[in-house]
Amino acid sequence: MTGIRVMLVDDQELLRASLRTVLSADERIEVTHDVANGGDAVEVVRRHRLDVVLMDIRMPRMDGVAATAEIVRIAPATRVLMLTTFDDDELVVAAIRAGASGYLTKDVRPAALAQAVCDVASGTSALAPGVAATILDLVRQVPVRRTAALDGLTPREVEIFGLLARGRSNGEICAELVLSENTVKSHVRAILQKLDLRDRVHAVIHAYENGLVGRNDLPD
Amino acid sequence: MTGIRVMLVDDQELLRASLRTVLSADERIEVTHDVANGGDAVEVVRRHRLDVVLMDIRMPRMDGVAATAEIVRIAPATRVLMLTTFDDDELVVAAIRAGASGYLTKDVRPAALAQAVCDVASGTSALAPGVAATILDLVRQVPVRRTAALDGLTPREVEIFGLLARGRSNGEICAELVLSENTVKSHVRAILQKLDLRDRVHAVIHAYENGLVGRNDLPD
DNA sequence: TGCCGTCTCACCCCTTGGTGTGATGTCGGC
DNA sequence: GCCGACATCACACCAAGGGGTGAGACGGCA
Repeated sequence: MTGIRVMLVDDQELLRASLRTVLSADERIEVTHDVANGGDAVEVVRRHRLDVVLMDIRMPRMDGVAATAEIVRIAPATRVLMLTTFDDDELVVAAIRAGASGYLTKDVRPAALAQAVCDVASGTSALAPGVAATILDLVRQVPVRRTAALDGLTPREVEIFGLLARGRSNGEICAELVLSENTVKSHVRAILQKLDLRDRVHAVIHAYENGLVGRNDLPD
Repeated sequence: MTGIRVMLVDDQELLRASLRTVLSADERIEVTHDVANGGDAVEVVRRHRLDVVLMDIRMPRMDGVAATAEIVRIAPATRVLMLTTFDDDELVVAAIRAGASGYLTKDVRPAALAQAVCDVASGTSALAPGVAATILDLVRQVPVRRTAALDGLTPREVEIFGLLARGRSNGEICAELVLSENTVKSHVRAILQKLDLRDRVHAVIHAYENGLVGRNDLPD
């Protein structure tokens, strides 16, 4: 049986050569292609089945992020592993979003690199320690659902708050819940008072800031 | 000089013993304590300086997540490395949020474990490949700042949209930008028309849904 | 030169929203 | 049975917001 089919993408020919040497030393891996830029990489992916693409992020003629996005689009089974000199926060995030399965820096030890290639080929991910820290910081920023943000509201008020937060007008709320508009106004007033909010506008902000409505809880 | 001071926290005594053996084999590491539950771990952290806490996530008497949160609170310099049998999505995220610097599963190879302890001690992070995949999925869900969401707005309108999105009333905007209220209304009207929004309420929602204002871009 | 986009402002109009006050009915607990 | 919490609704008032129209000033560009 053949090993994991790998393509190297980097504009430095010397680095490609040394990567080829390092990876070929691992019997699980077979380096089948190497190219100098993202555009060529996409072409190769279009024509050949590959398991892993090892890609530099900065390159002439289509950078690594754009190439990654294109590759995962046309060949979802092919994993992309970014390999760069720095762990620039923005590039990490951009690469991950583009669909990269891992992100290593070039100071990685050969054995760890080969292991990472095998890891991503088997569907998991690989992150260099420094990069992992960046990613974890990002995760920590993800909102926490603070239920305390609705403290003191009655069940009915919570319900109406939900509609309020999605941009419903009093009229719409009264139609949806089959209530008189006066009733809705009473509830809204109670909500604003209890949460110490000025407006329904501030109610919406309150909801988003406290993670009470997620993004993609789209109003319509 | 002494090595990295490590505490083991796990309710299985046998596992603690084997971890101690494995880690002590690495000359950079010195296992100074081991305890069976989160509560005891917190006590130890309160009394002794530690570099790394290797913690199981499921335990009697204070689980790993709660213990982690407490430890990073009272000793921010101490790194917590979670070590569990499964890479349950929710637990991973909870642990990371609580402040864990890494997350390994118990199928890790001894050498990799020792390396991970050194990594987190030096301030970076360590993620098992399977866990990394979970985390990356999460990152991919994080909103993208779609500047297209403000397409067609003039610079002035973009500026006013920013205030609108933070819950400012027309009166406040006109005071902040030194404009007449009529002018502000004109701009707001143009904004709502161009973006096809009904309300200033929907403008706020639009802003959050498109990542144009982040959480913690608090209105006041 | 004239045109166009942008920013500025002024009216006017009507709808919606926020506030105050008060009333009714229901339910559960003491 | 009484009380308090909750949900329901009414009426009135005023402020704020959204919409229409028009218009002057400025700057860039053909």
